[in-house]
Amino acid sequence: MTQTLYSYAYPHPAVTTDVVVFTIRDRRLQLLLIRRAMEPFQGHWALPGGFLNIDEDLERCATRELKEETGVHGVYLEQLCTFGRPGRDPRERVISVAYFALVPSEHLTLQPTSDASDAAWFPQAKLPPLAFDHDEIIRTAHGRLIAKLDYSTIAFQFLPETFTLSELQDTYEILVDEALDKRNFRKWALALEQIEETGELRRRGNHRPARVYQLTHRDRIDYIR
Amino acid sequence: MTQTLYSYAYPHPAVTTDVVVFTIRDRRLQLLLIRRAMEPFQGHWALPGGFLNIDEDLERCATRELKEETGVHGVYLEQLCTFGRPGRDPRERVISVAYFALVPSEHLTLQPTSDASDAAWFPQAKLPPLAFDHDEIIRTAHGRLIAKLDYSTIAFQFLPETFTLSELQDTYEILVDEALDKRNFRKWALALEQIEETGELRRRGNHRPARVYQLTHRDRIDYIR
DNA sequence: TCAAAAGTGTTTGCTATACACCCATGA
DNA sequence: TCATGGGTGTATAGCAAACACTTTTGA
Repeated sequence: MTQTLYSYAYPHPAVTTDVVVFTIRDRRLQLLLIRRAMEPFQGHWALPGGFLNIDEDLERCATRELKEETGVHGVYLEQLCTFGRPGRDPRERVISVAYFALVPSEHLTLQPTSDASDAAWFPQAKLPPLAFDHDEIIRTAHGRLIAKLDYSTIAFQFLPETFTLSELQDTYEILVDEALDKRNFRKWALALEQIEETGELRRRGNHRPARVYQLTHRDRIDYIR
Repeated sequence: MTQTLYSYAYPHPAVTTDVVVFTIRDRRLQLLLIRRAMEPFQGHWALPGGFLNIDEDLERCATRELKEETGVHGVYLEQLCTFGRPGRDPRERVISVAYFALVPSEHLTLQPTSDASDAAWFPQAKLPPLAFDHDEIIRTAHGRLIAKLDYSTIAFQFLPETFTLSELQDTYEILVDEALDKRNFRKWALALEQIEETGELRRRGNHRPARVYQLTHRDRIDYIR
């Protein structure tokens, strides 16, 4: 078997992207991991991600790997940080550009493919042992998520197309892990001028139906305060 | 002439670090550029930076290149963002991990070495044409700096070891480009509990001398509000 | 009519802002 | 004594937090 070789005058590191995908399921912050099908760390859980194609944009690589390994697509992606400690990958020097993503808490069909033998959601508080330095990447991503709650509307990305104010409040209560005052929360949420009524009502149970809202700019994260 | 080649089964991009160094000089926000000694963009101004050694930590690379090309060392460094658009370097695929740094407004001796033919400060508002996508990197860095003014004590890094409250206020006024109320600024600055009196007084001119302050934790950037 | 979640205002405390004069020094 | 920047307090307005009851619905 012939093998093409790519040669350089100086040693080059490999470049990968990894994606920390957060969602809210079962009233908990959860994140998406894949079980590695190959060495190194075969059988360990890891972040979805993989090697950058030589003509591929970084964000495009993150999007592609996420879709290939888990079936997740069309989500909010933001560059997090780049991790490149020598020795973080036993094979060769690998620089990983990490992204983080928030996906709505709807049912997502996970489609593990050849690249990964399995894909599953794990509560952020109960993670299995992870491959590489992925625990560090996750800690960084979680810190960034929590920090951005205070000065942006990033958490709205956890919600599906339409939602009720109670669902929005639930999302925030789960993220900050404390109960919030209903009247104050509603005043705050409406004052942001980021959401608008659809005019519909949603019935879920034997009680008064709730007004349905949607984001005025679905793709925009606003800075607040 | 023999040339060692480093070969890989798949093409690898090159990885560089670039550093956006801000300071305040002549009552303006300025940044440090080097004139490129070699192609591509020979003679153009560019950010200090260069190729990652294969066993070198990313931040270490940024620190080293900054020192080699400009003589600047011992400064606050923070990872900014990674830029990797295909085609951003005409030679080969290059992924650049950008850092930004704030240096005190004291006199810094710039020591251009073999890597760069020249190093100089430019006002952030009046930059020359730049090599690669360095204008984009600088815009990102500037945006981050301005954003962090609101929720961190990052701007304190612009000040030398000791300083007066008027000097601190000058720094903020230059950065936000507006006059600030002296009494309110002092109340705010002291309430942060980040600075302490040294007990000294500083005379600069025919008027009352000012109290001298220093950071209580020189190396710490605090999040505020 | 009961259970369950939706919806709604006012009061209070705190933080941010506006604002003007005296102080210490060297020439 | 004058010019220059250093240093100080109070009053007000706007925002954030605390807090309880009525409404609507299906069973």
